[in-house]
Amino acid sequence: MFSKSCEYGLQAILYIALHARPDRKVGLKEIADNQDIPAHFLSKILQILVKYKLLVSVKGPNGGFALYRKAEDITLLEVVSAIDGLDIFERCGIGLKHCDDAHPCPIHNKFKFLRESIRNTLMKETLADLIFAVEEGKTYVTLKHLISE
Amino acid sequence: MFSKSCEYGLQAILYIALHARPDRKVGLKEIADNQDIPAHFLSKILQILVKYKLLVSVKGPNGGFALYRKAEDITLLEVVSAIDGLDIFERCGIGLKHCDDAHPCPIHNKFKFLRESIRNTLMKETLADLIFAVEEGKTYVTLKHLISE
DNA sequence: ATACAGCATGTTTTCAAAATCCTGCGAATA
DNA sequence: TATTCGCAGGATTTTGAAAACATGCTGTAT
Repeated sequence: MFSKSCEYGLQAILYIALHARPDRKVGLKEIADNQDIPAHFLSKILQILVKYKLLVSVKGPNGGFALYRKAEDITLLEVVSAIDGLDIFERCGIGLKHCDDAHPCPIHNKFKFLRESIRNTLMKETLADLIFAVEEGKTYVTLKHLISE
Repeated sequence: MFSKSCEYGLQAILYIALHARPDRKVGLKEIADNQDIPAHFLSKILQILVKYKLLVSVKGPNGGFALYRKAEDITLLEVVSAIDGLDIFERCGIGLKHCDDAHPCPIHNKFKFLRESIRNTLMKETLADLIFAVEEGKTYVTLKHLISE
């Protein structure tokens, strides 16, 4: 569905949304360790999210990353489109170069509907919605629950 | 969504369903030329579809490929799962290794629904359904319409 | 039987995503 | 103001899908 970069980016921004506080940025290494993501690779992904103004970064001691906006105001679609672009929502299902509404491929309409469903889901989900369920213990973003078992 | 191999495989089996007759197999090169697919690469993909008994192949003069079963009895899901496997329908949306119903990631349930939607669509669509619309001129699998314009 | 058309199959090469390596730069603290 | 922490960002290596190459094998027709 998404590239590995995008998956890492989603994990990371969720981790940041969960653990950053106004007085506490979240360090790259902390995210990489907890989410089992190659640190240098994650660095580049977070740079993208900073450039797209989804994250802020602070250098120096006690530096790190935090959300640029409130968690309520960041949707998954913004994160995905920043990293993977909008191509996944436009690409023909069987890879035809000239497939569009005027010259649809055999699965064009069905896939258009499915892609729109995905897009709508990503657009509706904010980081705030998601971390709320994590804080309630209903969902998980880290592997910590595996250690305690 | 799908790998390039899978996209090529879908294009090819649709082409075969459209052009093969009981007395006429469809040659590899014909498919490759009309769909603009690298011939040697397509060869390997069609081998997979033969192995999975979705196609039959005949060697020698006037040889080529034809559907193993009637077009009514082949679904897109069979083609996709033969080439790409079922991983796309099972993989966690944010790439967590240990995401399941018991320990769901924040988007697990939403994505499960979306993946099931895709799976159901692919399961419901048979080759016969799709080539019918092509023969009616409502949809397209080749690039021929581009030449005549 | 022999030639040849056309699929089968193993190997190599290309290319982009993923991962790693290394150096630079800015902010905080002593 | 010197040091160090931690992000920025360029360059390189690795990996696997995609593509290209080369050869073998089988069935048909002459």
